[in-house]
Parts: sequence; C-alpha cells; structure tokens
Amino acid sequence: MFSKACEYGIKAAIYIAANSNEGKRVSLKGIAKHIDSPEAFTAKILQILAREKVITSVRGINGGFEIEKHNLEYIQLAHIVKAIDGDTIYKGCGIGLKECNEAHPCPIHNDFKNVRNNLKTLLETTNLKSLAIDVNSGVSFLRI
Amino acid sequence: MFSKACEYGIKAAIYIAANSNEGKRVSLKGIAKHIDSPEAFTAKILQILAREKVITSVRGINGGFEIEKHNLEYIQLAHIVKAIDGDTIYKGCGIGLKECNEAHPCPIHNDFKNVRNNLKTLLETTNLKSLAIDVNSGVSFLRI
DNA sequence: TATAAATAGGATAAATTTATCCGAATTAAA
DNA sequence: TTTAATTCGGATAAATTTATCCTATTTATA
Repeated sequence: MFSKACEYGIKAAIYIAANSNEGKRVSLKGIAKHIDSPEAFTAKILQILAREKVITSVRGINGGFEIEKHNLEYIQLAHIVKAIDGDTIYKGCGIGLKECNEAHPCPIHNDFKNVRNNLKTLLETTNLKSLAIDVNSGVSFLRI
Repeated sequence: MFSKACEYGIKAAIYIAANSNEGKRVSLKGIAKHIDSPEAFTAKILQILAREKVITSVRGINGGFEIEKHNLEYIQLAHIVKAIDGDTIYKGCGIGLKECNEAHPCPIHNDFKNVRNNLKTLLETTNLKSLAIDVNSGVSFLRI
C-alpha cells in the first residue's frame, strides 16, 4: 500500500505529534527507537517532512523534531503521504493507466472508485492530534 | 497500491479472459502489445499466473495463453493479486506493524479497516468474466 | 523428419528503493 | 570560546523490483 519510507514517515509523525502534544521535543535517535526504524533512513524522511513543513526541526544541543501544538489538528495523514509517496495511491488508476476516467475507464475503474475515495477521505480527515491522543493514552501502538 | 508486476498481471489476465471469452487463444506478443507492457517481463508474470493455475499456457506453434471459458466467472482479482503481490495489501497493517489487531492496534487500525475490507471485498468478488465482457463491449479499456 | 513458432526459465542488467556512513553546520551550555 | 549534542546533506552501498537477453523445450505443420 504505502512505501516503507511512507510507513516510517507516518509512524514518526505520529510519535512526534504524541510528544509535541505533551510539550516534548524528540530526537532522531528517540524517534527511530520508538518506531523501530533504521536511524539514518529515518533522518532522510524527517528531512522531507521538515522541508514540507509537516514537522519542525531544531538543530544543535537539545534540538530535535516537534510540531507546534496548535497545528496538530490541522495536519492530516494526506499531507504526510503526499510528501513522501505522492498522491497517485489515492488519486491514480488502480492498474496504472495514465488516462483513466469516467469517459475512458479501466476495467476496474468503477469498483476501485470506492476504495480510492474511502482511502482519500480517511487520509484527508484523519489528523495528527487524534492519532497522538490515542498513542498517549495507550489505546494504540507504534511498534511490534 | 499494486506493484508494476501486479498491474501487468491484472491487465494481462483480463486481456486473456476477454479473448478466451470469445474462444481465442492469445500469444505473449499480442498480450504485451495490447496491454502496453514489456514483453519479457510480462512473460515472467504469465509464468507465475500459469504456475498458480490462474491461466493456462500452451507451448509450440499456435500456442499462447488462455483460460477455460467456464472458469472465467470463478477467477477473482484476488487470485491474481495474491499470486503476484501476496495478500498483505488487503490483509496487513497499514503502517507495517507485524502484530496489529483489535487488541493491539496501530493508530490507524480502525480507520483503515474500512479501506482494507473494501479492497478485500472488491478483489474477492470481482471475477474475470465481468471484466472481460466490459472490455469486449468497448465499455472499458486496458491501455493508455 | 525438418522447420518454424511458441512458451519456459536461467543469467544478467538497469532502475528504484531502502539503508548506511561521514563530514559539515548549528546551537546550547559548560 | 570550546565542547558536545544535534540535524543536514552528499556519497555510497545493499536490496529489491523491473526489464532484457539468450538458450532450451515444446509442438503443429509442411
């Protein structure tokens, strides 16, 4: 479904969100440890998310990653996925046709419309705040 | 969503189905041309589908690929996807957790359940016959 | 039986994704 | 102002996916 990079990106963003929600900034090392991802590779992904303004990075001692608390509820999963994997997963054709639409549909176009819209809606309406709250309260988990 | 190999596999299977539905056997060359895919790579994928009994291959002159007409309605997209990409796309966790379930859910587990089930149902209930008919009648397309 | 048209499958190459390494830049604090 | 903790970013390596090439095998037919 998503690339590995995107999976790490989603998990990292949620972990950062969970901590930012409690006023804590987290380091690359801590992120990689808590989401069980390779550190250097995760660093690249965090750079992308920082460039795309999904997260904020702070260099130097006591630096790390954070998200402004009042932004948490406005950052949707779609922002993260789009930054890393692009939007073809929830906008493109299921079997990769360049021009696939109502007028010129691929064989699974209509059936897939539901799945794709379902996914699109999910990604566009799920914000980091709600995900962070569940992680903080122990309702959901980021590893294993 | 699906790998390139899987996209080719789905398109090839539908093309073979569309022809088998009209009593015609098709060659690798013809398949690759009509679904706009690299010939040698497509050959590998057809081998997988043949090994998995999704399609039948016939060697030698006038050989090619076909599907027994009376089987067309019993072959679901899920068979093809599972043979090529496996079933994690419609069974696994959205962010790659090994153990993700009701008791120990990832943060997007519940939201994703719908998408995944939606996809699973689609793949498990869409058969090659209906897809073939649409292609044959010019309602849907396999390339461009 | 020889030939030509097909698929099968092993070897290899190209491209992309995933992962690692290391020096540069930044910054708080001793 | 030096040091140490930290992210940034370029270079490279490893792994996987995608793609190609070539020979072997099969088979209908001349």
